[in-house]
Amino acid sequence: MAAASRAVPRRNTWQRAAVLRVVEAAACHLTAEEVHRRLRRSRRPIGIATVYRALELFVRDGLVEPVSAPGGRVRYGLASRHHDHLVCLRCGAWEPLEACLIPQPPRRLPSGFRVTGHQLELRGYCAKCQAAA
Amino acid sequence: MAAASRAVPRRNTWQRAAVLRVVEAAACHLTAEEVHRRLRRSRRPIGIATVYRALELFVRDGLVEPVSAPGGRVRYGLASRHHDHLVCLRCGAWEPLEACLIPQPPRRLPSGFRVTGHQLELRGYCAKCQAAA
DNA sequence: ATCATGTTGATAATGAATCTCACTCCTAAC
DNA sequence: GTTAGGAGTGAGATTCATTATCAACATGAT
Repeated sequence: MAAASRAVPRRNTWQRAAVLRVVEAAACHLTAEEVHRRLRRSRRPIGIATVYRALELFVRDGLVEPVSAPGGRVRYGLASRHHDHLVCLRCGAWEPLEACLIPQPPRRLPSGFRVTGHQLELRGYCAKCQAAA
Repeated sequence: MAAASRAVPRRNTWQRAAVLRVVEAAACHLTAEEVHRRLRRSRRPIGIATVYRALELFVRDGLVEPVSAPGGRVRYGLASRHHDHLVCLRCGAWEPLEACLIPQPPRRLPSGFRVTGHQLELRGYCAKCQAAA
């Protein structure tokens, strides 16, 4: 739980709540733009800058987890629903992995580093692209 | 490996050789800009676009391995010297991990996906930042 | 209700990565 | 060795995700 030692009081705004609601409702990791687009359909759309700021806030709290997806895009998902991903080097497909391959990551490394999470990307070729090659 | 079935003849240019030489000589993963900067000091500097194109070529060949580093930067390293990384969520430090935590990744998944490589990032807090918090 | 200040959002700015296109110079063929 | 064709190069323009700016606003404590 990344107990954030905040020196600054934090305010509860409906915008932040809305961003979190979208991330929670999503079936997969979303880009900031996708979050923004989903909120745009709602009664009260919010600015894209606010979406970025809210996501960054939740990431610092350990609630939301950023993942670098192909194309240099960052995608955000609920940390409590963590999962890793596959990337096909031929067609670029980016798919979630059901089982996490690192069920027991080391909690602490010899250097003193304390591990709280991870991001794993398996690279290779999907069945379809193997057949095509 | 990754036997590329090229339909297009490939030419050997001194620019591509120079890029590969820089990556081979580097102690860690470099950004395209860092490769470009190192070549700029040499007798014959080359264009940044050519650096990007050469790196992409080597990646497709499986010779070079891209890694998404903090800040949305992509870094490149020799695939034969693969290693994973640590990221401190507080100070942003990005350090190489000595031992690879996935010595035996699955070669093939139930879906038929063939795994040829991976990228792992352990996230947490370095010793220094733990002391500071 | 009032006030101090954390927050928002439209917009400008940033910057990595890609695209364009005229020119260059590898390679294979002769 | 020459030559032709086309892959490759590079300076600069362009794209586009993300961040910074700043005046106006709204939250939470008093």
